[in-house]
Amino acid sequence: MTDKPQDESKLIAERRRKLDALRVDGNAYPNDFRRNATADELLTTFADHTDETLRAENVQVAVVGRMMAKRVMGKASFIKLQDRSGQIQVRLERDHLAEGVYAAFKKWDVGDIVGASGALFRTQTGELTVLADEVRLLTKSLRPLPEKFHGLADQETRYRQRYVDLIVNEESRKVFRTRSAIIAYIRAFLDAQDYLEVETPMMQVTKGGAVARPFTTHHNALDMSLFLRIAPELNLKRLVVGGFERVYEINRNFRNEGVSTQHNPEFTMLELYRAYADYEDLIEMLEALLHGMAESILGTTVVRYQGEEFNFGERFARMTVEEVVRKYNPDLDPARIRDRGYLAGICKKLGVAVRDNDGAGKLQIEIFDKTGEHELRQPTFITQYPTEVSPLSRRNDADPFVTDRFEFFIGGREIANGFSELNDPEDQAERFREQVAIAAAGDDEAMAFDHDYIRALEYGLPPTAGIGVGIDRLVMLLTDSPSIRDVLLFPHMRPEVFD
RNA sequence: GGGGCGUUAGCUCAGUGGUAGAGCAUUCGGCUUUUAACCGACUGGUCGAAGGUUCAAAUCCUUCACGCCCCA
Repeated sequence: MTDKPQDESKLIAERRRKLDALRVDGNAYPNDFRRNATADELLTTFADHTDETLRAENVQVAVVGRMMAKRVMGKASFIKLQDRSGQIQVRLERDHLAEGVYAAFKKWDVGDIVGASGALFRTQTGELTVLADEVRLLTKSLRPLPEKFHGLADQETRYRQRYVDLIVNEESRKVFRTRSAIIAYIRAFLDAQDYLEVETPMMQVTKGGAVARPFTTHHNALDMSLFLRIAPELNLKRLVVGGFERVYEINRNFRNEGVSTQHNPEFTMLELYRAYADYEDLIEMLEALLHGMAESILGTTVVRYQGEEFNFGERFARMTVEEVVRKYNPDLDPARIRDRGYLAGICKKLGVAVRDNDGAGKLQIEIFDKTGEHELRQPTFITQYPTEVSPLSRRNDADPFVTDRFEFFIGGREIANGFSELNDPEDQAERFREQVAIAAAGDDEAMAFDHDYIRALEYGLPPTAGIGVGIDRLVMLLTDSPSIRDVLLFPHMRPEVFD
């Protein structure tokens, strides 16, 4: 954007002239007007007061906000001021204001920030209104707002200029209030169970805790490369070693992958660890959390999302990975469901690439992702993930091919991932060595060997279970948002070109 | 990475080869109970960018940029 007024639209140039006039008259950006109530406080407090009682009570109020409507009828006007709580109407009468104020007001624009004080009354249609005996322009807005009826519809502008979206689109404000309420609900839920909220580094020397490509950055003074974390997992488990038996972190992870309606390069995860618990305890906990959250946030256990209805009022379904694979591949021979060569043949039929070092477990997951994941519409816990694809999970005691792990799906999307933690340092070291081998074979998503983490496990990680919950996807679900960008205040965008 | 759709006034959108339009906003005038206020007049555009076809391009073609959706 340019600073040269001659390049600006006439609308902006017009407002800039008005600002120049304000500067001549005095302080164009005053900060000495104070309100004594928000719009919603007034609407709530005086909801039952008639015009007669209001006039008898002579309730003096001072309100502020952005002028979202301006209706001038000769010597009197109505305006709507929008503050953080909502909108309140103000009536201005020329003869009820100081000399010249009304004439000045007529030059103000929709979008300007205004303060007004006076007594409350009710209009003929019953709307609570402030009859102004003082009104002041607090901040001049130089840019016109989008058209009042349709609002701002252009997706690109809504994401790039979120401030405009928030000014004019109440639905957008609501999404972000709901987001905040969801996170507050989670904190209250966990705090009540004596979990400790912690913060662990975003910048890490060793990448680990998940299978994903990292962003790299560089520390100049130390002249070293650092990874932006793909997960906080290993640090949180170090804290459990340290004796914080219940910890959680709600924070950003960074993954250097594609951008889509469900992926943003940085996204928010709840990650939680609980000692002396197993993955089934966390399934129960997540279920209770989500049931209560839907009731608290939505006021119902029926979650409507993009034309589907998800039932949050009953026990969620459970299936194993192999059950899903069999259900959605009815021709698959169950006796050979762990036969690497057999599964490779099925993958080829499905058009899934098979790598030489992919084992049966990895191929099961490929088939699961391709044929089953999208079908998991109603909330479902999927358990018993192959050990091969679960390098941090505890092996199942009865069946070491799988781990005590689950993922949770709603609407065909992964919402959460949890497991009983692998706390055997020798098994963990072996899993890290396998990851290193996979990385050496060319998989840039594989984990590195984290020597300090092994050392921490050698001090003793108590039997522990952990879970990660994708907050953005949860918010999408509870706000009926089709794209992750709708629930991120500033979603990642390619740079805008300013010329 | 592939495919589809889109980009026209500040905003929301029309305009499929022949003089760039509407509503809202802006500006001016009127109006002391409006609710997308209303009435009247006016103003506002390198039609995303570059190139090409054509007597003539917002419109057809090519490339690029950005966005949205689907697929990998």
